[in-house]
Amino acid sequence: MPNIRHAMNVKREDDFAKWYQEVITAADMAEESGVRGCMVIKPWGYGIWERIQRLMDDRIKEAGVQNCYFPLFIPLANFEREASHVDGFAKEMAVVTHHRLIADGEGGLIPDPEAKLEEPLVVRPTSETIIGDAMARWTQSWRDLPLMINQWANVVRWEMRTRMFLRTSEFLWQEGHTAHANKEEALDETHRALEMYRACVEEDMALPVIAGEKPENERFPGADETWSIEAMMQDGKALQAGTSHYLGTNFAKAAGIQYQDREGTQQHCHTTSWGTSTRMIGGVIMTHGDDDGLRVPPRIAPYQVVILPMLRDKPEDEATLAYCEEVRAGIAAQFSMGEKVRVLLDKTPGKATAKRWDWVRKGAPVIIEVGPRDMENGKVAAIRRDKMWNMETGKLANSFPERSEFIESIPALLEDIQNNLFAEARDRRDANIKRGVTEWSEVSEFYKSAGKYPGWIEVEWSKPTGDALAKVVEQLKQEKLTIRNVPRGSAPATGKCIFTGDAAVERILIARAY
RNA sequence: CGGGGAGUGGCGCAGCCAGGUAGCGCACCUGUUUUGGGUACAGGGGGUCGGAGGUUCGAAUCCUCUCUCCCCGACCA
Repeated sequence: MPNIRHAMNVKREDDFAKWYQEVITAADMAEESGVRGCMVIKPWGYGIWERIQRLMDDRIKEAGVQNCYFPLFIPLANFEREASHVDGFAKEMAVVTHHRLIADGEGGLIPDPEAKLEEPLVVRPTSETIIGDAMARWTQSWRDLPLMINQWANVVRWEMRTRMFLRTSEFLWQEGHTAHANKEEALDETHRALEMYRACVEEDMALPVIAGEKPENERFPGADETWSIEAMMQDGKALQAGTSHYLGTNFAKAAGIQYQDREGTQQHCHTTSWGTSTRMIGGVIMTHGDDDGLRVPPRIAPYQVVILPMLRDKPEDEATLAYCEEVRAGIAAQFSMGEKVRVLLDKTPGKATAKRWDWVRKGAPVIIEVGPRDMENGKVAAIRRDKMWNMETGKLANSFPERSEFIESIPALLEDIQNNLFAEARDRRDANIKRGVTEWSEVSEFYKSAGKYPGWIEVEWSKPTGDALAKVVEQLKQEKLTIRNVPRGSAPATGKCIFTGDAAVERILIARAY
């Protein structure tokens, strides 16, 4: 192995948590805000979010779901209506109790005791209850169903321990809420949303995921069924990248979401909700990042190609810039993966060599450098970020293609990078799921000996409930493990439950998780 | 929220124990140099040392309170 001088100081294998934070700083994605658990998302990080938003939003609308916007504040009483929902969220809510500040007489400000709210308002941790109110107003007849709405919003959950993008007090997300005439239709929608997430996360973000149902103990508060997509990070931990819930008639009963069926009888709706958040960006970092920083999959890269002119403060700069502009225009006219190619000619003052490393850390998929000699030869110097090192020499693996040929190759090149990132992640995940484990001792042994970053294990179980399930959860906890999900479409169970010894009924994935 | 660690110019850190009025590397600015690749040299700008209060002639250094971040745990759709 040649000795490569990487663009970052921390390596994944040395300290994954520190590496993760370093990527966020080095790629200029986000920074601390000074407000507990809240971050400032900077242009490069927000640009990635905007790309995700656009691609996800297109998929949401394709399914006939319409966007709305509901209030940030929810009356406290809304949360008292659905018992398990209360239990799930009560401990982590931000509450607004006053509407005015007054001087405290010592140069500071305090909430005015005179301006105390009759009923406190909760800053939404999720919007089931307030959207449920609207649904109750909007559904009268079976003709109003299904009612399918989505909103892009910020939500607040007062988490004890936060991490940039993965778990912040305030985060950005989309939440879809639907109401249906019966269980079957609501379940169909639950699965349709889950499948939409799988497709978006795998195809757009290049994150391979396993879709499946969450066990009883991991259900969303108030849900009858919770489904998730789970991604494996490079440290072998699992990240829940999206969830879709079948809420039964729980919220419908709490909010009075009813309709008259064809026979004229009042019926409760069956509702669903589903969400994905800025947390997915954390997943992109921990899946595609490397020791040189971030690698952004082309579909969600704000800029897919960055052109760096080699300027020298001399008269020939003008010609170099003109040549770069031609290359830029040529690339901008290309279409890749169904969209116009997003290209930036970075004219920021500074040395091209220094700027190159900035873009490497940000993870622009393709970086081009153009100097006078390239111009003379009608060429460009190109680096593809996903394969930027020559492993023989330890030097940058740049190529010097002819200009017009290169421009025409861009669409295929971006698609290849997209596919390569996905394939790399999928192969790594598949290589790190251990199957065929039938004894609990093997599980503990695996996590003791599998090194610093163990992966997942698939086991069969008897799907215990209640106290028996609690016992299983406790047993897993001893190894810091959790049940991720019951993979959709996996082979039927054939053996015994690894926990109870009873006949197994299904397969589950267990893993350490974020 | 419990245990541990930490907050000093944009980033990474030293100084703190043994108080005396702020320093290093990178980055940044200027100049020279170099010019197919993260050039080198010289000069320079920027910090009321997280915040508040206290002890003291004097506080980045000592004491109290508080905010924020990181790690472990508890918690977590």
